[in-house]
Amino acid sequence: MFGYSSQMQRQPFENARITLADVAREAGVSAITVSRALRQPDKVSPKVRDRILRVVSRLGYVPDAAASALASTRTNVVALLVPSLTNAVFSDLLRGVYDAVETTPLTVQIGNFRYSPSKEEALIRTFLHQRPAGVILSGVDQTDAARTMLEQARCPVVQTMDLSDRPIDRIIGFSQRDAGRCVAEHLIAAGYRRPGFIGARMDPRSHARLAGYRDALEAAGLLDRHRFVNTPQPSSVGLGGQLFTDLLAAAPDTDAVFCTNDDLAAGALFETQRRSIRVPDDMGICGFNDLEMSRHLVPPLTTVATPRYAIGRGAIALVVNAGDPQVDAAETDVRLNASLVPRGTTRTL
Amino acid sequence: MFGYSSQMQRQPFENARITLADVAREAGVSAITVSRALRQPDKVSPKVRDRILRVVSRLGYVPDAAASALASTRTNVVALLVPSLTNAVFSDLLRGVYDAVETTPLTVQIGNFRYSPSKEEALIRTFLHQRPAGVILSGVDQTDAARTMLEQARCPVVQTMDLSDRPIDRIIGFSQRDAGRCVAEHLIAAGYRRPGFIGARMDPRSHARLAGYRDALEAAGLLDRHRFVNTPQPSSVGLGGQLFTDLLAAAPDTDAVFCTNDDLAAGALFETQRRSIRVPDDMGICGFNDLEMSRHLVPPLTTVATPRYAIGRGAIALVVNAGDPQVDAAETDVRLNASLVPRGTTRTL
DNA sequence: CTGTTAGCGCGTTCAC
DNA sequence: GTGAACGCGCTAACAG
Repeated sequence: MFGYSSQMQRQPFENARITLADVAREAGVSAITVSRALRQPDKVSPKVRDRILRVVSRLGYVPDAAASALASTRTNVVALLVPSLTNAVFSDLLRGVYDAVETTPLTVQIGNFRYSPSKEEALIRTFLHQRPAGVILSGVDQTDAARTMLEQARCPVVQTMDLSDRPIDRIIGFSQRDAGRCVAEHLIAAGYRRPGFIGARMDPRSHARLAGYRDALEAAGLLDRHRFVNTPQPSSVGLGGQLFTDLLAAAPDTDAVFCTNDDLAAGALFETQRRSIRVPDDMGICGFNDLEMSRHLVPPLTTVATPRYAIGRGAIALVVNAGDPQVDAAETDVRLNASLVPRGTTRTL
Repeated sequence: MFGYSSQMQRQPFENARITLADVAREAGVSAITVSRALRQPDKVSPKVRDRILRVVSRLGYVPDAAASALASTRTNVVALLVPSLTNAVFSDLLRGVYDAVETTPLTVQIGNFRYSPSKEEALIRTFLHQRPAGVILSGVDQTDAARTMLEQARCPVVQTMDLSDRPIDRIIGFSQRDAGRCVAEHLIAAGYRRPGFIGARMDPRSHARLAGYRDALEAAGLLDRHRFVNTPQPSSVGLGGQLFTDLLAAAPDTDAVFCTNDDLAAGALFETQRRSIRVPDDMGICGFNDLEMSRHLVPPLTTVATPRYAIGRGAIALVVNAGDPQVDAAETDVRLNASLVPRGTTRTL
């Protein structure tokens, strides 16, 4: 089922693949010198290097990744593990990763573990067997078995999107907990006194945000467990409307809601329009992530801007500079900030 | 910069990598028999096969992709070329591709060509050199040089998202042109007489939709070149509001607008809210793609539902069954449908 | 700075 | 149905 019969194959792409040996012969050097000229140019004399590079481009030589991987026991593949491909958060992370990778010889392979820690573990095992150049993880909550494998990996491992007291190796993110706390403080400062929460398919980071949010409410004496609604269903705009409806059914006097992401918040906002609930006067809404759409909603959505794209870029930087002795001493624990952006769905202070 | 000094490496992941030879020894057969038991199970006697599989799982043997690729001159990598990672259209395609790939030994590598045909060509060249198991393209408008390379590729090549008279190899998509025509007909039937258009960073598929839309307007005698606005900037919700504003500035009596995607349409809709323009009575709005959010807008957005996810899945199916002689005769030119979904932003017929 | 030797782990080819 | 020999294209380790 997965092999190709020779009949189906069309013309060969090249009559004869051009190899290192071909380049070496043309340039009058040995194969290894060509290899070096390409990978460690400064270890080859400028004169020879130039000659080689000229031949390389004349012949259109392209190194064979498989052969290189086999010989060096190292690939140029970075494994990127994400819990979802739907979530806009991860498409921004992805974009950062791909943009950063363009200036490197690295290649990315995505694994989607669908919010399942055991599936994440399985993917890690598979990827690690291919001797990746690096592994980039979403979050800091891998299984113990996964941690053990990653700690023994012969490559940089980068956790992202949150902070951790005991990172596996390198890490870049922001405090999800502080972000949640920040939202509560904003709502309280804006005068809301009966704030609630809606969440969908909560991952560990959503839980961290929720914990921070609850903490701050509790400290202010405003915690009411009836105002917290969530569901295992995947997040969506439609679901936001539904959960908001559920919240109002459970606690009708709720006067503000923190939505664990902007999709839910948009759905909640649309629901207030349908019900003619006045935002921000009678209901405050705060989202999370600051998606592009959010600032254009009517009214524009108060939310928390998160550095997803920067995290993607930074994660690749952490993979790349892991090999650089000069940068190695540098920061491998990068702390970024998420910042609350007050807009029209919450009262101005 | 991209090598790793041995100092930085932590403990080895395995003390000794388990190879085919290890399994073979334990099972009392030769390496090639193990190889066959894994790849062509029916060519090995059930008894031996069972024994081998047991040893494989006991030892935790995982085949080395690089060695396999080198020996067979074939990888299990499918190259997926997309013009954007931001656009929700491609994240759905992606999701379909990744979901379908899970039941196969294939692996996906994404190339983002950022709407640049020459960059697409370069990526194709690079990928083809790695002997992929297949190539999946977005659209049908590759450069001539790219076509030539692809025609000579030793692997299935799948074009997607549109139809073509002369596909390179296999193709799965829907008629962008018909979809555009359909929108015009809907607006006309709904009684709009001064319909316009807004578009952003138009790719060949947007142009095809636009062409169909124009054709139908022209046939109805409703074509007015002043009502067509577009920009090379990347599409976004914010831009939708801006382009809609531009359109009204250029042709204030416009009474309906086809937006080349739902992001623009949402932005246009939000702008009508800010301006208190009555939708759908005084202004009809039609989007394209039917994103999840669209049906939840207020009012819900009339749009065209496109089978992006199905295309992703189908593209992988076309790669996979390229090797299957039984299915080979089957359809390699899959035509799906896009269908207009009338909702609250256009008048009911 | 450059070359020689050896082998990475597997699949192809052909023999049995 | 099973195996032996060979080589895929490249790089590590050493020698010079």
